[in-house]
Amino acid sequence: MAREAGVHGWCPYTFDRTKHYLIVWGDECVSRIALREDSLPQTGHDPSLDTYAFMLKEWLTTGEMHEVPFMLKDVSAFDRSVLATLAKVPHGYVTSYGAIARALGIRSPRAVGQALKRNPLPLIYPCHRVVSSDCGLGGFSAGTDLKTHLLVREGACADDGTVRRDRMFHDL
DNA sequence: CGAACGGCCAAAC
DNA sequence: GTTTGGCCGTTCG
Repeated sequence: MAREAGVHGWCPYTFDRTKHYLIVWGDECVSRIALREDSLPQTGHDPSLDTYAFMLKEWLTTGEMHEVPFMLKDVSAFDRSVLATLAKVPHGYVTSYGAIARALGIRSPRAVGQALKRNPLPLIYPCHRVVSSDCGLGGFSAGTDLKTHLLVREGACADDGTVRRDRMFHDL
């Protein structure tokens, strides 16, 4: 995470008995979020975004999510198209890197993976709902443990963390 | 400019 | 089960 400038809010949350931080970038609207295990950035704190950070913490811990203002900034056309396709995957379902690539008419699932890694708004654009085509977990920028945790709670993974085949969503 | 690198995948042993 | 060759947007030199 190279750029620290412009950080406006953060909120601690607990996952797996370890303290994590949810960090929010943005001015009027949130333009970027990061989930962090390590220390807080030493930048100014904007209390107006604490509400947003708190909502995301609630979502992480209880699954409650309300409408929030957000916007995409500094995102390439390709990344936007990936995110737009991703947004169709409903709660409780998963899709694959290859399925997104096919929906976009390209033949490079890996390019899709690269774009998801750059997702500026994790959770809002649910990149945790993308797994490999053989129902393996795939990766996650904030750590695969958190990815599994989210998918189990959404019902797309069984309690043992394996992806449920019948939760593959194909209609993109 | 070029080269290398992925959160991958389908086909083939 | 494992290996292989291709994929393509981005990043870095």
